[in-house]
Amino acid sequence: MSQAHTPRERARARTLEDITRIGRRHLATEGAAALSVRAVARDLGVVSSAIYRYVRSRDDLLTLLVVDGYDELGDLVDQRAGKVPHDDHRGRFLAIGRAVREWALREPATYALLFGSPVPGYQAPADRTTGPGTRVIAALVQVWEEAHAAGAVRDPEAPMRVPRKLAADLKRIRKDFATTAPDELVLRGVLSWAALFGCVSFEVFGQYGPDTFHAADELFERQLQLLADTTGI
Amino acid sequence: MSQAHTPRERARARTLEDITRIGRRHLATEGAAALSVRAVARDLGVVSSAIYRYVRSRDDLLTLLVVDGYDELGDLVDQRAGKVPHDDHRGRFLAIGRAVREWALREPATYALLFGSPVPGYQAPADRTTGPGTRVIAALVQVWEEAHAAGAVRDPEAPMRVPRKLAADLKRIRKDFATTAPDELVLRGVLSWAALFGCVSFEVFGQYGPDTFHAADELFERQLQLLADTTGI
DNA sequence: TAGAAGCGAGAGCACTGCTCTCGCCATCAC
DNA sequence: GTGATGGCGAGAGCAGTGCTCTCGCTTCTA
Repeated sequence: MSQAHTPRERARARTLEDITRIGRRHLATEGAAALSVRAVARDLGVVSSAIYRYVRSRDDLLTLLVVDGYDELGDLVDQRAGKVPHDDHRGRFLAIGRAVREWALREPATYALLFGSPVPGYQAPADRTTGPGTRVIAALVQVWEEAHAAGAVRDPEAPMRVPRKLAADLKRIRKDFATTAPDELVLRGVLSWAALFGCVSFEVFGQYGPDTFHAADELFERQLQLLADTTGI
Repeated sequence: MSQAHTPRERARARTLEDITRIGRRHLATEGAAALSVRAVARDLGVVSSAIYRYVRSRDDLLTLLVVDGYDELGDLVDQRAGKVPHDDHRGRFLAIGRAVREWALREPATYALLFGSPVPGYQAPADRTTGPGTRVIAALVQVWEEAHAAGAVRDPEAPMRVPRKLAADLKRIRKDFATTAPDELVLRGVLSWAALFGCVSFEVFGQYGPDTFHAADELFERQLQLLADTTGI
């Protein structure tokens, strides 16, 4: 981001921050589909058309909140993973998983915006969201990579047959993330990744039902352990 | 449902079916948040206020679609699971998982309505949705139960410590689903369940990114196999 | 200091969910 | 058969939405 120089530019940046903050608050109380430009304008003490000086459209406002959310989640994940020594691979994986769940429970509406059903008619612009959006998987890949490099990944009992087409995908992934992990580990990692968010989504979205798990913390902890086992770290 | 007797009641039932059908079509093309009572009315060739003779509110219309979706998914899952012999536990699990994915890819909007972010302000009425909404997990529980009864579940290497509070949850689940599976198996089953939907959601909601997996079928097949391994069947 | 550019206000358009009233007509009790 | 009941669709109307346009005011820039 280019620093603000003139007072006008600084005022503009401040207003944009205010809009993001108010938008996040509305997201939390009303939900994504009920997010209204007019309501944000009211809270900002301004008429609705004025918002369009800062935000091209309602979708553009959503993108602002999406990027903001990805960054917040990414920051927390990096911070928590950073507290665990690099050679404690399993501990780092657990820390990342717990960070994701903690943030999701704290910001359920933003979590829903990022990982729930896509908002209809809204297409997140790749150039602004893919960067922040890949921070969690990047952190996970780093853990597997380091575990693999350290020879700390348990070998599978029966190695998996990987068809050619899928192998090509995995090769591309290895290149994009600059990792050397073998096919089997990448596949187990991808499963852990999707499963982690599956568990968190089930809890945040209430799929377990209202009266099924009262010991949600303990449940999640066991799920994380099982996923670490599945990955082999 | 009580059968329709008078012509008037039959006409009413027909109109309700039409509304559901048109609603599902709009859901598919526009998405849940864009589902509009007025648009459904237009397609039905009727003025908007007339819809309210059949549906109490927009949320009530959503409930109609939710129940319809759960039933369709449940029917497909039951049908596919029914084709696999009862003693092929792993095969039944795979069939259920494939059925969920197949339906989700065919009806992404309805899948998003059921398993994506909750529609803001909309609370699904428990008395109408919990029944149809538990058919998939019920089918899965049956597989584990039969596998356990047949002694076909692989024992875990290191048994899990289950804290008292979580054990109470598991006890209640055992009672609700009339199963005798031990704590460890129930926990692994719940993980498989959440992970299965995590994988499907990642694919349907595009979380993998637009250019990551071209061999999505093969990827999902490996994920299912890994989940079956994790469950121990 | 004059022109350019940013900004907020207000009106307005087309849309939404939902309510209310008003007639029409099938159904039902007698 | 006839009169009362009640379901039904049409239409008007209210409050809200996203978004566009124009009009002045202010601030920055050359």
